[in-house]
Amino acid sequence: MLSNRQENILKFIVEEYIKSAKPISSHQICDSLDCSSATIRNEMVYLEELKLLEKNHFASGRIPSEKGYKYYVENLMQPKHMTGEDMLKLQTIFHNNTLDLNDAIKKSIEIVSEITNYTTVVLGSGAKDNKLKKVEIVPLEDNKILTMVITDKGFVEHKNLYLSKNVSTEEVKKTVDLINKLVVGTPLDEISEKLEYSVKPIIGKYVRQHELIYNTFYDAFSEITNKENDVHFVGRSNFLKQPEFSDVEKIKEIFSKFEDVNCIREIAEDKNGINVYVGSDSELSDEVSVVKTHYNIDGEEGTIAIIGPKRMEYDRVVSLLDYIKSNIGGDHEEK
Amino acid sequence: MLSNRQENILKFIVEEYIKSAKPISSHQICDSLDCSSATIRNEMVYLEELKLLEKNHFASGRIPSEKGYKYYVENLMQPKHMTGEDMLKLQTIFHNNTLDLNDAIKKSIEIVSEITNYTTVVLGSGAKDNKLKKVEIVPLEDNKILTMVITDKGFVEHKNLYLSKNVSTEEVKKTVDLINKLVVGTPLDEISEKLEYSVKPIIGKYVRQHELIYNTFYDAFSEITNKENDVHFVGRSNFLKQPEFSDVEKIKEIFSKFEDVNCIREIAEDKNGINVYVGSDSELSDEVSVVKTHYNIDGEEGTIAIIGPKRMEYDRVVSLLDYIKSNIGGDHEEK
DNA sequence: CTTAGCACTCTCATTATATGACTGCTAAAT
DNA sequence: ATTTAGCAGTCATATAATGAGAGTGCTAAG
Repeated sequence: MLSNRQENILKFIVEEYIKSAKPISSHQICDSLDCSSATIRNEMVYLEELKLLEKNHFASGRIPSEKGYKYYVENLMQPKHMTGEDMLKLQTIFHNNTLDLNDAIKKSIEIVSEITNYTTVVLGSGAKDNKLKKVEIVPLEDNKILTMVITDKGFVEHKNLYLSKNVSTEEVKKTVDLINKLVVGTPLDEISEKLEYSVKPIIGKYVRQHELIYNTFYDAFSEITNKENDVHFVGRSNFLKQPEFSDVEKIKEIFSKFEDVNCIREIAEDKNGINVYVGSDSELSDEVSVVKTHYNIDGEEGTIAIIGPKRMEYDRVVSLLDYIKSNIGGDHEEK
Repeated sequence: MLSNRQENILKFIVEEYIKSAKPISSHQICDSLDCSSATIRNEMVYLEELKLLEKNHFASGRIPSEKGYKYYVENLMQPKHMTGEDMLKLQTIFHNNTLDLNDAIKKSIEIVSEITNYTTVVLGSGAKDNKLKKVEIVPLEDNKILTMVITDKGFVEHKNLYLSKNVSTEEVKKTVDLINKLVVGTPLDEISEKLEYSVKPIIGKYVRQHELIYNTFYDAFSEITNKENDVHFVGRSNFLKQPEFSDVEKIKEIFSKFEDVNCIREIAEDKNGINVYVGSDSELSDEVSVVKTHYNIDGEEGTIAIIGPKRMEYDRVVSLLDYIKSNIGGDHEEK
């Protein structure tokens, strides 16, 4: 259990270190706590024993440990009300309420990334558990045909199909009719199986160039099932602005994680409220923190995450996420 | 005009520097050119006067200047035939010829990025000069409606629309019918105008919640017109692997260019053959080179570009691009 | 025209040194 | 029982000095 003064010291160190990125010395603290530096030092020894603080070397100032940040986030941080400036920038989006949900979210995290200099990401839930609504074709010029796969939640995947000159659009239409007749309503992850057993054998007999046609739809289905492009990443290079990432090796580590889609997908999480993960808890790298929240609005789900250095303005980020969440939620609940 | 020996020296320096990233000394050259280092040095002085070579400091070895690279690319570089290994990896894509054009291109540059450690990008021509093929809606559950805009070249943009409870799908259908009747066939960049003058006044009178509906389509149109997400970027972080970018400041410069869509769009270029742009010619940064080519296959156009340090394996990259181009082109020409 | 040889220049790694920023500890003060 | 002043000790950082190594430029001889 920490004394009041100890908590104040920890709070001071965390907040000051977040601002300056430099180790905090006992002298910097004593003014605002109204006691001498020696007293602070005595307390700091105790906080260090509890592993809430760390030193870079023997005679450096203190910096918060991972545990220290966590203690701060859980116990010391005060919910900061947003600055007018931050709010103003986000309001330009939410006042334009004709934006579709995805667009509103994307735009708002772009702004967050810009004003905070952190990296942001939106992860749609993907279409995995959607059901097939219908497939459709639109004949274009020459022998080119647009094929579309549409799910019940409104995901769309489309591909262009080039038929041989001697094969008519009718052949594709047969396939489409068959799929619409036999497979509509099936959850996407069961579709490839169903296609294989109930559609392929039939069109194999009656449709010319059935292999090409079948494969096009098959690809479209499997792509919409794994829909990984449903990851909207903004401001990756903001990490370069942080002093703790002035070393190229560290940047490399982070960026290789960012390029690994599987790693990013794991950020998605279905939890209530706004969750803060510091350092190793972030599952990305010991050097970063992730603040994220899950949304579910009329069945469209996803996760919004803000990724920054451990030395992150947690209070500001939490309040920004909170604001966004209440706005995108409210928008549709009213209707 | 360079002598034969001078060209050989330049060629040796460029190729060796590309491999090692270290300045090349006269001693390293004399073995393979069968003369003494002093002779090489005399020639190097001449090449330096012509600004084909540079020194980092008084007594360092030589490195190629921008002009030197250009001379190499234009006059000295021999078309390298691809290694079996490189070819093998790409063949896995082109042998699977059911892939749609865009997918094949995307996959192939992913491989190029992986085997070369450079950054690659595909820029679709976008849908700017497409014409509207049709708009369509698919009613989903509750009051949610999927709206789609389809162009004659097969681009698709879709948005979800949430109607108030007391407004029926019929209202949207009216709007869709009107757009299909009045605006189909119009080039996309003229559409917003046409919507404003011929569609808006009518639906303003007859359609309930016309503002929301109108704006949804309006947004879809303007998004498909600027379609900037038609940029497929791979391997940005490969730059971190290059020794000349071990300085965070340089990385910052490049990455901020990469995040600037306008800057990237400018890479697109409608030229014949495979074009090499070294350093300042690349329009991106003095520190990078761009090798790119334009494709136009059945009206689907775009640019494929490979971005790397000036110290790039030009011969290998050119042959890779050549191989890709002939494969994606050939695929559809046959049909 | 080519080459050997030497003086010269510059980088890079190593070492030494001084400075400044802090802490930890102890003993005195409150 | 705390708190504080003071001082010794530790480490990082900056600066200069040094020497070795790499590579050039130039000159004079082949």
